[in-house]
Amino acid sequence: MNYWLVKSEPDDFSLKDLEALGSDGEGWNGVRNYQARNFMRDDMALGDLVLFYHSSCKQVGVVGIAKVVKTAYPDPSQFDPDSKYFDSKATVDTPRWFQVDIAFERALRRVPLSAMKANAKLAGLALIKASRLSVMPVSTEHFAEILKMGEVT
DNA sequence: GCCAACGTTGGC
DNA sequence: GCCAACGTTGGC
Repeated sequence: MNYWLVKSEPDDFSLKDLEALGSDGEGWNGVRNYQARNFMRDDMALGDLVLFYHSSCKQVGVVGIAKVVKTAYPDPSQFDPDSKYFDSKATVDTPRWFQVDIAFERALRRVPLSAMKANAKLAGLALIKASRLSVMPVSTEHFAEILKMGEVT
């Protein structure tokens, strides 16, 4: 079992939006960063748990947990000329971008970015290392610690 | 809205 | 293959 973190702008797509989609979840499309793509394409497995992070908003932080319900397949938006994610260099035979499906698992009490930065146990977390990655791995220890911080007591 | 960080592109 | 210019992300 691997653990992950994905970022989403809640104005665009929030945890509540994911929850509303039920157990089929959502295709995590539009990722256009090679490192993030490689994580999804090569390493994400069925049942992996994913911290859901709200970025670019008033209250940034981890707000819940999602689960990988479908492993990597080509991101259809790369083939759609009307999509803002269209990539003219991608073809059906040689897709460039991949996505997985994730579904809502449960909400957490929000764990603010500031609290994660202040927690010495979370040193080295990719999120804190100012990475602009939108999909990143999280160690088992870091995942457990963030979960602990987000449990409603 | 500002701006720092940093990934990507393209000329050479 | 280097590196400057450019565009995007994302916290504040």
